[in-house]
Amino acid sequence: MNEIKLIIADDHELFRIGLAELLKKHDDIKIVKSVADGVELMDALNSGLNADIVLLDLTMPNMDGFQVLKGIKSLNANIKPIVISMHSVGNYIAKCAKMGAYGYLLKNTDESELVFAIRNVYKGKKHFSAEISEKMINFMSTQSVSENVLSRKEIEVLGLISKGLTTKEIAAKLFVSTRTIETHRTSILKKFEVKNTAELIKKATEINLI
Amino acid sequence: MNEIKLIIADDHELFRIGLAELLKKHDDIKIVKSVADGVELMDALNSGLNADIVLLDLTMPNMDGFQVLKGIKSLNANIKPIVISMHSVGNYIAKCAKMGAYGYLLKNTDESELVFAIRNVYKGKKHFSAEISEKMINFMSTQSVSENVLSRKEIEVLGLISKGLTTKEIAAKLFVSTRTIETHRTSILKKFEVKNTAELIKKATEINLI
DNA sequence: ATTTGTATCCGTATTTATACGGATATTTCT
DNA sequence: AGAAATATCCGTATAAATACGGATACAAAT
Repeated sequence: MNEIKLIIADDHELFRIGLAELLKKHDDIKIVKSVADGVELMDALNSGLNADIVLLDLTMPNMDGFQVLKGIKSLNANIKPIVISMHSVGNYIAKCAKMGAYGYLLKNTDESELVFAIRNVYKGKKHFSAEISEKMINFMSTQSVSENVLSRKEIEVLGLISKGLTTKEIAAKLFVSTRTIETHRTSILKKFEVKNTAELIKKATEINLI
Repeated sequence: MNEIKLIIADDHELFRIGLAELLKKHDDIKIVKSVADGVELMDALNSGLNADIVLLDLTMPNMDGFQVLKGIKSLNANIKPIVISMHSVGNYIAKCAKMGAYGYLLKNTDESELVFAIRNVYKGKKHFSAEISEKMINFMSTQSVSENVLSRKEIEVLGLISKGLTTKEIAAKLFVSTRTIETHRTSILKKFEVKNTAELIKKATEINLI
């Protein structure tokens, strides 16, 4: 049997080491690299490191999971990313799938599912855990993927809102009218499917957007 | 040498298993139990399970880390909790220390520090990692811990605010006048030293109060 | 070259939130 | 029993946010 060459990318050292120890028990899986952020990962890949699968955390410093997915895709290197995240949020899952992820697991998956997923993805199958699939289906049925991805400006505005700036203050800071900011606010609320600032900030922090 | 009996409490299975695998290598540490939430942990302890140390995640479903700390203290069982968290927020760390935690580590600590911390805490010492200590000192110097502790009612109101309920809705739900809720809001904002809902929710989620 | 996404702006009306500055009952603790 | 914390309520005013329903200009992508 061929060995599955695997890279772990996660900024939590304990998780990374733990995962490595856990996977050691499985003879068909070999960890060829373990990195703490996306830049490190891309560096390694650009230096010619080869692997079959990357276990990829979405929230890392410097270069997050999405950027990594994009980077990996552009390499054309036949490396299959499996996203491992804390959160199951519809538009993130969909975005990952769209960006070339072969799997999406939560950090509360159990060992057997993780190993199962790795082996399946290695064979070219995709693996999204039950909870994730359900979320994704719910999400797909109500929203089109592109619809609720925030634009750069909206993300910027959201950041300022979360810092406690009012619409007026944000408008002044960005040299645009308050109307514009209001429109952004409305649009953000709609995309997040929430009805006010409180809910918005909560949801945004939940998915680590702030 | 005596074996250090240890319990792991974390809702992320992969992290739990990984941690277990990692600690297996150290002969002086023995994992006697591994649980996914606070209720499970307290059940085990109440059924007579004995341990020296609990590695405790702060954010768990059903019963969070704070409640667990309180519960453990009331047992009088000489079990020393070490908090392992994703976040380093002053308020939070201080609260843990006050509530009887013997240590506070971030999930990005490395293996050697984890083991070092476990052994030290076992000997009765306290272990707060460098980053944590720094945060705590900063916090202590600017804030008195007790001054900005929310009352139960305020916590309840805060929870409802974070769910997106308006003042009016909260008032209706709790059978009090909107004035009362407004007063609570004002008081909460003051205690958090923030000026509006957006900032409030952000800060509150940062310290996992919601 | 046409579609798609992004950023910009406008008006009107209603609802919420925040800022003042009090006061009184009820628990809870000492 | 008395102090302290907690929860409750009131009035007035301004500031801010949300809900409608549009429109134009430009850049990027296919």
